[in-house]
Amino acid sequence: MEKAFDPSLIEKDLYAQWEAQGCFKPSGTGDPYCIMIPPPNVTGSLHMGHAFNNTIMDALVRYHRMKGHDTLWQVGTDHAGIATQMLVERKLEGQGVSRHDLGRDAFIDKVWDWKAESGGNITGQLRRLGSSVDWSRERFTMDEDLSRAVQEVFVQLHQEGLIYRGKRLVNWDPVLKTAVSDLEVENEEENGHIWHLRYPLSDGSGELVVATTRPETMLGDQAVAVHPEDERYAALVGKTITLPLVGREIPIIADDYVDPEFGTGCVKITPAHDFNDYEMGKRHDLPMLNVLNDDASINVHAPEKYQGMDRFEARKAIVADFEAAGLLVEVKDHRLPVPRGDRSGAVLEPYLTDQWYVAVAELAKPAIEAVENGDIEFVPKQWENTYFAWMRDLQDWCISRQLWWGHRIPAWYDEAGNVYVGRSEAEVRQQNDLGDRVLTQDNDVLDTWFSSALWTFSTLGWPDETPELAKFHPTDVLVTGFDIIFFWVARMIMMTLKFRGEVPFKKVYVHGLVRDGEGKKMSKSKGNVLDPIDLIDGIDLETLVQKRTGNMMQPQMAKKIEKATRKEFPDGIDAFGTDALRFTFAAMASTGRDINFNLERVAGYRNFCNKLWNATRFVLMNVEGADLTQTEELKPSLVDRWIVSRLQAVEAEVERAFANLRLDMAAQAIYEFIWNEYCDWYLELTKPVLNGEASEAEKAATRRTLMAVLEAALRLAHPIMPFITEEIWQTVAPRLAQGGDSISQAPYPQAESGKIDPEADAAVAWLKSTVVAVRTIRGEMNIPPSKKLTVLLNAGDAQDRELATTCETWLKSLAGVAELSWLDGAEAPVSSMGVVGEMEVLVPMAGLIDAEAEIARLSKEVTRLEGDIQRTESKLSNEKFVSKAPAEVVDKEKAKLADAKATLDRLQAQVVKLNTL
RNA sequence: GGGUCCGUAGCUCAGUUGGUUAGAGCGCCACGUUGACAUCGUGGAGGUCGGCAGUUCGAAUCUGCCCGGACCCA
Repeated sequence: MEKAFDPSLIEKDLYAQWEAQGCFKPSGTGDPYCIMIPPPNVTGSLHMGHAFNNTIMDALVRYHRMKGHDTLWQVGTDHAGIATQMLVERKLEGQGVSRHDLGRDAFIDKVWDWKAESGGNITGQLRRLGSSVDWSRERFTMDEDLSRAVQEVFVQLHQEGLIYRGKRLVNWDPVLKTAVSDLEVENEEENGHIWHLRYPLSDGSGELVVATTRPETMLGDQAVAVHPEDERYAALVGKTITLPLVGREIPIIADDYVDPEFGTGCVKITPAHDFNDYEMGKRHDLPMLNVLNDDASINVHAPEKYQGMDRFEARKAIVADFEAAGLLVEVKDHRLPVPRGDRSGAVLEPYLTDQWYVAVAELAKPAIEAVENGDIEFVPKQWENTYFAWMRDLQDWCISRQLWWGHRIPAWYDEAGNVYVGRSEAEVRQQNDLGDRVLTQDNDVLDTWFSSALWTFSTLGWPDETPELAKFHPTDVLVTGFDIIFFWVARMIMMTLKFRGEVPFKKVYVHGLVRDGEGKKMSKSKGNVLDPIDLIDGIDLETLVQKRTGNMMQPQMAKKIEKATRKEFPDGIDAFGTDALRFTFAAMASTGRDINFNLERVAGYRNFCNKLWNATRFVLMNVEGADLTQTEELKPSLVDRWIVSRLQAVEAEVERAFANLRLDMAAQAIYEFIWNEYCDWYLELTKPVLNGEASEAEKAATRRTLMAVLEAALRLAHPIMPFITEEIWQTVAPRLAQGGDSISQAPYPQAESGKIDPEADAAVAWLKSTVVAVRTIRGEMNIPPSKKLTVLLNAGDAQDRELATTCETWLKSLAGVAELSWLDGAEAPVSSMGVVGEMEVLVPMAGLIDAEAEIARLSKEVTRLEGDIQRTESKLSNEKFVSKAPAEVVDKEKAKLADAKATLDRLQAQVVKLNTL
């Protein structure tokens, strides 16, 4: 084995082996266990969120597979309508071609080409993470099978009246020229203005002043509204004003919606360009006049002067014209929420169009109940509140998109504009008896989330009743970030309950977002993005700077980002390997909070991998040539029994952690066991046995225990760090005659209560305390490790005597002790002292220790003990504590007090003695 | 405006039904290269658990208010 662990030498080969051996396919035996991957964008690339998300899923999947479950991790990718279309359009733009130049079919071909070219990127990166997905079952949301499911769902919902077509206001993205759903709108407060405009009464008797943040919409105004009880305007209701610049005569109406306190109490009403105004327009039967084109330029319904102007250009022109006409009262700075598209970043417009909607009220009801009655459980639980709040206030879901890339809506129109919905044009013709009437299919495609809402069952073969569907659905747990609870999780629950009559998953594990070290969201524009692959393979500074500053939307940020990057990573990023990265994510995956990712932590777990690697080298070196398969004639020592006992404890702890989806606790337990118990203590304790005068039976037992515990620890750690554990296991397991091609197929370690050994636990606890007592003196007195000590034991009971005899070799070896003996009533030489229970551990000072320093050291300890004693005494003298606290707690306090007092006495006596020198 | 979460050592975070000497990693200080590992070992320093009240024999943990920060919805 190499002296240091080098992940780059093993990872790729091992993954290829696993895949070739079919390790990730369901075994066909045991209870089913299934996780559905949240399908990443097919043309996307892996970011830290994916890496976190997949680490959690893979750990769970590998754990359950090793536990003997029939485990399926279903993999696949999403066609990501808008995102993918935008990307391909931008690429074409670079060649000077627009999608309209190509036409629909040719453009879609281009997208498929791009998918073929780049679609392997994300799946390759999933492999780099070690994700044990079943690649033989890989699906894509636009596959024929999945498209069939989409169509089926659409048609059935339409038949039941739960999908309908309607003309109403939608959020319109004028850059992408498509409708988007409410969820795709991001409202952010921005600096703007509010304009007060004068609207003259038609009869010339006066004017009203209205306030608006979007003056250009006045071109579509259909009324001015006031509050019905607003006395200032009561007399005007029913009169009309003449709309400036336009000349249209529009009524003054009264409506409760108007807030008389806000502005002047008069509101201009533009039903076709504002959601509130739209509702009011319907109440008052106002005309809906659309004054915008689909790119948000002014259309032909406005006065000619403004036609063709962009909306913001028109805004300026209109304000100028109001001012020129003396109709502008004032302009004020104003903070206002601005709706932007989450993909394009463009300011959205409420826009009157025909769209397809899902009526969600009826679907939401059972979806709420499923969570209320516990069929679906969110972890952590508080997300259920978020879910309920959203589900109880759902608006119908706009599912049509004016894009080309996606599932085309299965609806056809005849020349009279009648709509027919069906699985195909032929079916539509036949069912509606249309003969050879000319039909054209709806041009729109479905929202991407429509197909991903079906993911848990469409990937398993629905609408066919496949064996996989019967076996693996409902799935066990959905692992996801909270950012897509509404987009995806809620919709999956609704659709699955509707079409399967069962929940899509029993649990939803909601994890946090991966942020940068300072807690800021990672984004290209901030230049703080880390690429998980760079953490695995490493990256030099120049390449990293290039990556972060190249191809920026705002090139002016590049300098700043470059500077920050050079400062943060002066030497680039080390190659930490996949296992270290995964261990970091696992260790930080505590109860759903965001994680601030810091590299020091990854480096720490890289070191942990190296520790495990080197411990293995030590073990293998010590068992070279030995037969480890015979288990008779072995004489396990106390410490052999102890480490086996500890192994049971950690196995139980890890099991508990996995059951509660607490990967951080599992990781922590594994880390502590391997490093702090197995390496720091056990390996050190085997040295005097293997290199000393122990019998062959004792040595053989120790060799076997070294290997057996290592082998079990590898299996224990495998779900979190699959590569290094596999690599080592393939060497270790055969030596123990434990077969199998892969650790991923080996059984998960299971605690056996019979192997818990209280006697060994107590003995080693004593040994450790005694060793530490000597080491503390050595450390604090700056005695170099090379200086072997004489140690005297004093006081103590029969058990201390027995343990001192049993543990002598270990004690001497670990504490660097040359001579160990009992004082047996003799006058103690001047010594530095430690106390273990009733026993004094004395290191004679002659030439080694400065009395002053020792007095200071002991005095500090005395002060601490006195504080402890005082606190405990006051507790115990409190009658209420003694009478009300459980006896167990009281006894514990009493024991603590006695112990502290005894120790204090010894230390004080020692201080007195040293002072008399 | 409604809601959620967070505030524990210099930094990043654990702390499961209230009872621990409040922990870990990194960083810091000292000593150290005895053949697993300097990607290391040993020892040490460092916290009135954001603040104030309250419940309780007992509060980092439960309740209320306040301060500070993040996010979601409107």
